[in-house]
Amino acid sequence: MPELQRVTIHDVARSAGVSVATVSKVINGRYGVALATSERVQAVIDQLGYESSLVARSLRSHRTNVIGVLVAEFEPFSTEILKGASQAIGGTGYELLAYSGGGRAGTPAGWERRYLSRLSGTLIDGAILVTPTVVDSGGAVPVVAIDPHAGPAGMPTVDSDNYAGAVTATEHLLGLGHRRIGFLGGRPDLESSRLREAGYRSALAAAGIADDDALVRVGGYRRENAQEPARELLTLPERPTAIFAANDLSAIATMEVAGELGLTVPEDLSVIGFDNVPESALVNPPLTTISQPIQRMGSAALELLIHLMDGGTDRPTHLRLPTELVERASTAAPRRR
Amino acid sequence: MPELQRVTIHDVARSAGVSVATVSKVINGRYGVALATSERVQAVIDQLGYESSLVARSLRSHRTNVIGVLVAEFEPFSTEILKGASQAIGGTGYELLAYSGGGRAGTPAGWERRYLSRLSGTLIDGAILVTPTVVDSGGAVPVVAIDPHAGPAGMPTVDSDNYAGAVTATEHLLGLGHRRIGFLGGRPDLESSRLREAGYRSALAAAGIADDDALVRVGGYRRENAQEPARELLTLPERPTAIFAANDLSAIATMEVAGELGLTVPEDLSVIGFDNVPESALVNPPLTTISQPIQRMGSAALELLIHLMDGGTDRPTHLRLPTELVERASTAAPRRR
DNA sequence: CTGTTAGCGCATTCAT
DNA sequence: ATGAATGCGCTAACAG
Repeated sequence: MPELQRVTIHDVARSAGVSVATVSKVINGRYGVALATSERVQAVIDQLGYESSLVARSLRSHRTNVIGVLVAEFEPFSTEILKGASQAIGGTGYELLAYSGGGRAGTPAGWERRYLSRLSGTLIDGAILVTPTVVDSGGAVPVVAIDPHAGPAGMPTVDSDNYAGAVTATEHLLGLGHRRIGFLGGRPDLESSRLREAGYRSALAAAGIADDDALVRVGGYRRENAQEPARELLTLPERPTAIFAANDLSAIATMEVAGELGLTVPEDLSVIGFDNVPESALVNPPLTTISQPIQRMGSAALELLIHLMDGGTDRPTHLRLPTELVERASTAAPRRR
Repeated sequence: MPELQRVTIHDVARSAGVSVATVSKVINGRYGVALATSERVQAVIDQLGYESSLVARSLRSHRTNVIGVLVAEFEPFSTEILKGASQAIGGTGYELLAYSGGGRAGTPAGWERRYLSRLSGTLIDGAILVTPTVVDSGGAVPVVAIDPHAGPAGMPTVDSDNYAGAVTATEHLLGLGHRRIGFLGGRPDLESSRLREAGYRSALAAAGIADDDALVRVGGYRRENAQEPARELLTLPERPTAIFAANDLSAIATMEVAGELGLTVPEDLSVIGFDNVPESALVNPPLTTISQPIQRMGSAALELLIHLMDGGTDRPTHLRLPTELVERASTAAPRRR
């Protein structure tokens, strides 16, 4: 079928009877064009519905006023970031471009480096990397990382206070009267996971409760991986009365396992999660959790990035946003025995 | 500061002691390169961390394996679409690029046409337009529209059954015993908004309730725009006992205004929304709403688009997905007076 | 097998 | 005030 061709600057030039250069000047509002000519060209542009190609323009001028948000996948966390960035971009004169490969397959690791190489220097003037595993920016354009897996190392970073959040979660359980509190950790190779465990241990220590490694398991942040360790914790001879899961998905898995074992939440077992993803409000009972201000992390990252792109150097390049306890219905005082 | 320059194909060529064309051949796996040369070039590529520029490549070859999702803004609806598209793109060999301008300013209308012009023909091989107001694709690349504001006219479309959903919502309120039911509409120029209002009116008529324009306001689908008209409805001499808001964001705005006015939901006022975005489950009380299968609309659009890009012509180009009532806690029987 | 040549659509000197 | 020439990074002919 005869696909209509895109109208290019050449078509406009020919149609207006001027040169390509003149059209370019009109578009970019440069000096050196007679008013009459300018108006005629503008009329043709409107009539043809011409719009300059981002690609060609950027290849030439190396500036696009476009900011890239690079993600591994569009899932709840990254789309919340997008919402936050989208709110913050109003009035800045920039536009947003979010890029993601096709799911996880074929993206071994280091997707962020690939995407950055493919887009930077030409298509985008700066980038926000969402939960990157690699921290080497490559240096082509300014980059801000959100919640990098290895912690803030070198590049400007926005994350939330994992340590304080974990302390809060543990203190919440302590405040309810729990003394035997289990911890279902994330992946030991991730900074966020390490910090959450550290917060848990330190809150226990502050309450004068001895460390007990029997109550600590690795859940890996994923539902399937968390179920077995959750079962181990809940079948311990001296079962914990509460469990702090390192993220909401493992907390949900824990509640599922509890159900299978005939335990009622929160009467027999209190469960608290971390992240406050939308799903956490939908489970039964609704999950008490620690909320990360994900949208605000997105807008903060965007503002920091623009500051950096403008050559600013006078701001802290590491923003740590506070976490917050969200009390729902999965925690309660332990049953007296 | 000395920003490191992007590594270009020239750097690779020079470093490997071959011509630019040879490097290009190696990258694209074309015939006509000696194994030894190929390996040497590949080694240099790895060492330098070179990745070809999407922009330059697309300008030249007019094919990128990238699908564009063009949205006015990253808000709950469009990001759900993104999630759906993201799921469906796995294994297709395409990558996803979502594009949005900077908020509403300077984007009078027709943003979709502008974005399409800027990106198509070069950067993206096909596009999904999310709630576009203009239905003229321009013809440069295959396009699928999701929930177009003017209804399915000409271009391939995916939407949901707005009319039936609105009838369901209104009947739900009627079934609870409400008789004075307000409607907080979207933008009158949008087809979805008109259909939702039509469904509302027709359900009222079927119940033998006379039309009352005093109970109908325009909320514009956005939180800020909806607050004032919501306030008007709730301060009416004879206040409605229930409000059907044309989308979840306006429903949430309505609940906020109700709170300011000292009204309790659902005791003093029932509120029902439309869309079932994740946020609707997180507000207090959780919002009763009409669910559109938004993620499925995203994946359906992606599949239809790829079919079209492959030259397929044997599928219906208009998909209408069903809506469904999701009962949560923002609706109840009216209080007796 | 490999290098040379010629654009893709556009913005920018530099002439005229 | 306008146009011709040049190059951005890359791929596709073709020539050697």
